[in-house]
Amino acid sequence: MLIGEIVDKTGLTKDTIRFYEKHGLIRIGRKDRRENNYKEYSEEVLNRLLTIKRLKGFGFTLNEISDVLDMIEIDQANCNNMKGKIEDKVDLLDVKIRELIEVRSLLIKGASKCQSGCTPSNLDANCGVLVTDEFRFKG
Amino acid sequence: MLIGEIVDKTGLTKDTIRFYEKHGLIRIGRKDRRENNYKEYSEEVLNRLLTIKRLKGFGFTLNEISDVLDMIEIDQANCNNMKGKIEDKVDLLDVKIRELIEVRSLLIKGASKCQSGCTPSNLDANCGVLVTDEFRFKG
DNA sequence: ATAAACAGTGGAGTGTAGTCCACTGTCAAG
DNA sequence: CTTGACAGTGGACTACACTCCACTGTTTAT
Repeated sequence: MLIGEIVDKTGLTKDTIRFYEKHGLIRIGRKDRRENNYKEYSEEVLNRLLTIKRLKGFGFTLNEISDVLDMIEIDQANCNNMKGKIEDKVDLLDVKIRELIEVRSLLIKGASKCQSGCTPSNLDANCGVLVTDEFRFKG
Repeated sequence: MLIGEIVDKTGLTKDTIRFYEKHGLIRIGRKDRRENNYKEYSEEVLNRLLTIKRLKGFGFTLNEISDVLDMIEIDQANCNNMKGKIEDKVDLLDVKIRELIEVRSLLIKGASKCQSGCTPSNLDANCGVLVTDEFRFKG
């Protein structure tokens, strides 16, 4: 396949695909070329790209994805290993979600104190978000 | 106050404070200097920095914070305006939180399919996260 | 007198993930 | 034969928010 077909099949842009190649997430050997120097993308590379896209959707960074791809390559991407990685990611998500919910409730609390018509001079009393420590998140 | 005192009172680093100055979030006039050329930080600048820190904790970007600080400066940071900004931020948080929860449940679903002992050759059947579209997030 | 701690400056580098540009080469259609 | 679509390359640029470095000047303590 040429890159255009890969673009169609993955939904990634050609620049992104080349960016991934530049950073080693996919490799096209110097012999995987047509006579005209066009790169020949294999089914395997296509699958790697689809995997990259999928894991990105789960919030994995490219570095983490790179690890997973390496694991696949050395045949270590078995379910135990993958399960561990996934569970770690879930734990991180849990923390993140909890934090966001906390921030959200602090913001709501602050906004609910905002009375119509308050002015900068009495923000303290009426709209504490800007000025009091009551709404401080993570000291 | 000198910058060291500001560092102590805000918990920000001196580099961060100077970064904020470079980007116009705080301003120290050319006359706000001691004879030795050291900058004299006013109470007002300290408060701006505390406000910056507080809003950053709420997930506001420096650009958004800059807007708020401008509003304060022209006396427009009244409760109606602030309430709007806060509610916008809450809406964004809601979207973000929903997305993370969706990703989380997809990951859990994928991990629960991972059976102990599965190998790369049968990941498809047993640990779909890497290889099937069932767990795809945002097309 | 000298060293440490603190203040200042400008500019470069970091990480993340692309995105864009200029320029060149190749292929297919009219 | 030329035009357009497609392919390739290297390098610059973006956004965000710092963080670090080298170098210089000042103050304080011993």
